[in-house]
Amino acid sequence: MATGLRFNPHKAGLNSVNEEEATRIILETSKGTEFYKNEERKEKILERRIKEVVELAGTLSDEERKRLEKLIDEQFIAPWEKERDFSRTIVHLDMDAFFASVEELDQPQLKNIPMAVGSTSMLSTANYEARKYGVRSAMPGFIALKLCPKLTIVPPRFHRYCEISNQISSLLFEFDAHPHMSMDEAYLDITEYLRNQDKRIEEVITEIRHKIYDNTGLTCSAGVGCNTLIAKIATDLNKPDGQTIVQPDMISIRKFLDSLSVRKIPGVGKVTEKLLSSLNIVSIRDIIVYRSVLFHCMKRKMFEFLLQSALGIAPCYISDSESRKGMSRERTFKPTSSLEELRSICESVSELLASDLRAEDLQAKTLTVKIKCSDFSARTRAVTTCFLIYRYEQILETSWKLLVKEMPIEIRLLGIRLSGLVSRSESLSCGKNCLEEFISNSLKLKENISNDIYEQVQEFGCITGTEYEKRETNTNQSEMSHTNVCPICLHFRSSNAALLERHANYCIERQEHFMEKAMNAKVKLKKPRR
DNA sequence: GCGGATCAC
DNA sequence: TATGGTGATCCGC
Repeated sequence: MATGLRFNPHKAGLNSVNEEEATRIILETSKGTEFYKNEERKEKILERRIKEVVELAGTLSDEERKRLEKLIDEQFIAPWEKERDFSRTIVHLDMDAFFASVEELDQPQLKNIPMAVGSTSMLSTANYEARKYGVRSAMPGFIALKLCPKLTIVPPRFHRYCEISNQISSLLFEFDAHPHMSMDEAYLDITEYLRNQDKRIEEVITEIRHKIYDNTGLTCSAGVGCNTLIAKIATDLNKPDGQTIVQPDMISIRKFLDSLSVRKIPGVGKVTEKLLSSLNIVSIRDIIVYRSVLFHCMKRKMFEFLLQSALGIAPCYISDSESRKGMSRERTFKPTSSLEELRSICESVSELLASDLRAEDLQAKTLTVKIKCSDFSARTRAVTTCFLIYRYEQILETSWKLLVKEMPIEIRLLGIRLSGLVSRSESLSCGKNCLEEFISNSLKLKENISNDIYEQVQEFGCITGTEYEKRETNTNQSEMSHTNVCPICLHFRSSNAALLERHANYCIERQEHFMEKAMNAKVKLKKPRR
């Protein structure tokens, strides 16, 4: 059966659910739907992946296993252990069923009855009463109603949740001047606080949780460990309204982690869990026992991530407020293939995004369109421009161009993502510039390029070739000193004239939309120069 | 850089 | 009747 359709018991409060029964009801409700068929397609792909991995595991001889174990112990584990830091005290706080608890607070009649926040399409949180029936977050409301016909579904009020979230974070500064906080969870480094106050950890955690309760009426759970990974896993162990402290030494950490399911590791979801179980790796201890198999079968990044997690090795800090990498907006709607309807949706999504972008004073290099078809299959299509995108019209026309290329299909979701973000103040110095400036630069190149290409520059704006294509042609670095630059995008370089021409044509072919703007810009720019 | 996938909340 | 939205990362190409 497809992994995504089976009842998933890994959340707090779901232990006592009759799994067989819940799975039966979920399956019965989903059977035959497009969603279900898509889950089955995904399952098939996953099964192929699993088969490959299992076959690969079969090629590992006992001798090789021994050799790998030695290598892993010496070259990975030993240096990690040497670097590891037991000195910090990290607290992870997690509000219990946050949205649902806030609703109970504001509407006490919802207490003690099964209730969830969301809609008949999708739930974001369920209270513990509802969880007894197998109702959980990320479950469609209409399925939840089959599991629990008495379920009350209330619509979310994000504004209210933010308000309370802010209230909570203001209580935390006392313990850590720089807490890392999301809507319903927080990481605190209380090392300094403990030192200054001369209090026991347990005392402090209790104090924090009481403080939150006294100020908001909401309960939370807490985990304490010497890094964020251990603290987070610990929180989960005593939910709701509980706390777990893991002592900062190797033995306590191993004792704590060993018997837990790999699924407790944040970053291991249902797919990775299934992949690992096909290698007989179910508990966190198994990761260490079968480390040679993992090394042999998994990608290096994944291997290191899993083994470090199993050893309880992770950063002490969540890297502080690193600037965002991208921003996106997406909408789901009644499936349609009508260009007029899609155009109108594209406009409203673009508008939202343009306004988000403006609010943070950012510009973007890459635009990605995401489409989900009525059969739930998804695609993304992206372009990277060599000038910066920031205006509504640019977002709309670029995404529309990408969308129309995919037609005709019936679509149920349209998303637009902007990435490669540059703040407007930085954009002056980063070598990228807005469309008008870009055209101006292109025109300045006149003396250096052939007439043919110059005409093209006059006519077109551009979209760069792919990084992949660049790498393909950049193998001989020593030739770089005598390269010519692509007159269209100003980024691609090559000393091979044929390649350069091919690339330039590629650039030109992909920029139709900007032609008009480029020509307008040309007129504006040329006049003052005379 | 692009596209598909996975994951968390 | 009906299965979300946002942000991030990894892998193969």
